[in-house]
Amino acid sequence: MESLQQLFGRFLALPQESQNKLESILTEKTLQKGELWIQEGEICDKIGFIERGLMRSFYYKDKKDITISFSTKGEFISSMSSFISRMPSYESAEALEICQVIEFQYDQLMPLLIEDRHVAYLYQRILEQNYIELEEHLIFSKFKSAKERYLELMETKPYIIHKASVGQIASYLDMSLETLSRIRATI
Amino acid sequence: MESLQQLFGRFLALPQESQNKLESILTEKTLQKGELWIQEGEICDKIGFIERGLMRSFYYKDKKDITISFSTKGEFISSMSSFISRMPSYESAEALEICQVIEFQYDQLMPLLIEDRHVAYLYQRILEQNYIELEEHLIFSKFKSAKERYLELMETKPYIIHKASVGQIASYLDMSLETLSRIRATI
DNA sequence: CAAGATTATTGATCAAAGGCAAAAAATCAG
DNA sequence: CTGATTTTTTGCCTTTGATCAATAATCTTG
Repeated sequence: MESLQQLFGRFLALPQESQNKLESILTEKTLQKGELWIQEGEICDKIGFIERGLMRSFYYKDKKDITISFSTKGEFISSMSSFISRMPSYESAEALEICQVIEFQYDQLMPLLIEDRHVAYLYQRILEQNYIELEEHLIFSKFKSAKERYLELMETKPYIIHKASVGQIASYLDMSLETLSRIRATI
Repeated sequence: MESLQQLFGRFLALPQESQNKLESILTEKTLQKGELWIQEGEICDKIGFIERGLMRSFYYKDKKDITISFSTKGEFISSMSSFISRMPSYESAEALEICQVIEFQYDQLMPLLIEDRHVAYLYQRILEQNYIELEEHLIFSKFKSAKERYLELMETKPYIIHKASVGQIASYLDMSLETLSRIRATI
């Protein structure tokens, strides 16, 4: 594992002592392709930091699964609303390929937030980051045509194409898989 | 003004000292109907707490204005992404009726976050709350039909009907104003 | 209160994307 | 390698809601 310093570098610089505290509570986990990391219906008690691999968050609508987001190396992943509210998660998360994830447990992280204001600030930054990404996605999905949404995804996250199915990508882009297939045919 | 204790009661109980600090930096403002409170293009340097009245956040797409959210008594309002990122806001906010708003300025609030962990926690809670609401709206708007979206709004925020125009509500519900008008005719 | 302006409703038509079904291609297992 | 399964593509038809246009209702203001 790289140092936490490197890992979180893009978020903020943590004092050594805070890093040590975080390191004392983290656990590393390897996920196999297809492995479920967050299970719908359970209270999500962890935040993950992806060191390697691509993950997908999704939920079930009728019997189809709908992709909420893709998360990759260098990003945090959780069912934030469940983690925050302590209610059962309506979303699941799975590994789309072999993944390496650093986990922080709610019960261990929360005391640290109270004890160490640098860690609290890190958490604040994660929340802020998540908020902004969610807002961008909302606007993105609301005000672009099907084709524009696909093109933008190609632009920003091209690596997803090879690892997720047409159906998984289509539901993320809020269109049917047939529509996505047709769009791809025109490009 | 009621005490901050009462105001923030639904969020959390603050120690008296933290309340005093917050009270020392807040300012109260009365907004006239139609008055702009956040201006698109400017960096949003404040968070408001609505004591009275109904407000609307929106932005411009082509030349039409699109409602992002309605906020009412007991809720916080800001252009969170601008407040967080210190980038110009793409959204504006206006009063739909006479409003009473408590304002907290960025430059005064941020030092307090560092100085006082209870205030930092309040801010964390506001972020969390905003996040969850945004997520709910995303799912809400993504997976319901036009009619279902309208019915749900009626259910959860019926007071909006009398204070916002059909066009303002329609853009919030992501449909044309004609469609909303037709839906209303069938109920 | 009346004329003008704004906002809401209704009608007619159109386009984007969805649903279903079948064919084609890719992937997997033995 | 080959048959079976899954995934993707394509064709056809339908549906939802958008757009354009005209009329009706409501609000403003002199």
